[in-house]
Amino acid sequence: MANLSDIIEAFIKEMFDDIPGGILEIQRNEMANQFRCAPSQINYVLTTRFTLERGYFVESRRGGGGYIRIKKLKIREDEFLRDIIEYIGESISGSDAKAIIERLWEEAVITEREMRILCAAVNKYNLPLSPLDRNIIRARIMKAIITAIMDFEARKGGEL
Amino acid sequence: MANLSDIIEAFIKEMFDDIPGGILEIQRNEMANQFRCAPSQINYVLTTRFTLERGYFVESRRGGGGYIRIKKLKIREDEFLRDIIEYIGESISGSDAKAIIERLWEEAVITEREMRILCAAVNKYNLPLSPLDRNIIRARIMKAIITAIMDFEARKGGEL
DNA sequence: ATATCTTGACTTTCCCTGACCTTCATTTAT
DNA sequence: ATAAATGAAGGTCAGGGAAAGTCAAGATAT
Repeated sequence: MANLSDIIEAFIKEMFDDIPGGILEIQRNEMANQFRCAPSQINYVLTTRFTLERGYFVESRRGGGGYIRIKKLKIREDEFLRDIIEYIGESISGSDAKAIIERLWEEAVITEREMRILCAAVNKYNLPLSPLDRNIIRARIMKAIITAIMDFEARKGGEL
Repeated sequence: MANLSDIIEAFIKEMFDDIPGGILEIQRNEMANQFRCAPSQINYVLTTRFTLERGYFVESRRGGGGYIRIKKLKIREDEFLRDIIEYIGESISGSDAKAIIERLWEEAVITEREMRILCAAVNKYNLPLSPLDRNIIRARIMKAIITAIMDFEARKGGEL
């Protein structure tokens, strides 16, 4: 946890705990000031950490009385999993894969133990292939596992 | 006399003595500097010495504030699982894999849901490789997953 | 002779900033 | 009352820098 972006990310996520509605409003300059960084740093954090894939939606308004609004999205599980499969596509990097797996856990689609299993299964060091092939195989494995989870839940009534 | 790689390996292993959680974070360049070697030497040591078979799990991140994280897996307790890992070896067929996975379920090492996940992950159709390569990758994935399970169970109660 | 080690050049990923741009509300001038 | 000016937000983008990754080729050891 060395870099500023991680710290700001954690800070914002903590703010959500105090906001029951799941909608957060911040001021870019104020925040930049608080962390003694360039205002665009806030944009960087938002675009890299609070993306749609990670379950957030960001809106903003400029001018006097402007704001940045961050919304934590609610999901419908079946749709959610289909979207993830689509997002994965034919090939996926290790870091993208990790983000998805963590999201699955945050959304309580998988258990912590399953998260560890998944991470291990798609880890670079456990897939001794060329980077290109590795990303392809990783995509296959992830999609297969998510499909298996969907199928399992569909057959068996839904408790985790 | 021992070569550099051996020395670095021993050094890293000693670092674990001071880290009770079993998770170590290093900086590649700093370490290379310390040993007056090329940074890629560190990668060499990691890929040859800190492998899954030897009970380590490595993750990393690039860029400012980057790191290399080495996790010492807690795997020594379970003889049954160790035997299975040994049996898997460097390569395993689909049918052997399936048999092992079912056995794990019968022994209550994994849940039914995890059984499905595992089966999906090592299924032939999800590993579009030559039969030879597929068996090798399958072996890696299975060992990685079993190791992850052992580690997870061993850590339960302790902190991450 | 073979396997293992070591290096260096090049690549990729990620972080952070500063200069410049756009939008909006409010105030001021006509 | 309207139009222009002002100031206060937030947005964008390119670029520099800081890591770690890859690979092939040469060096060393067995």
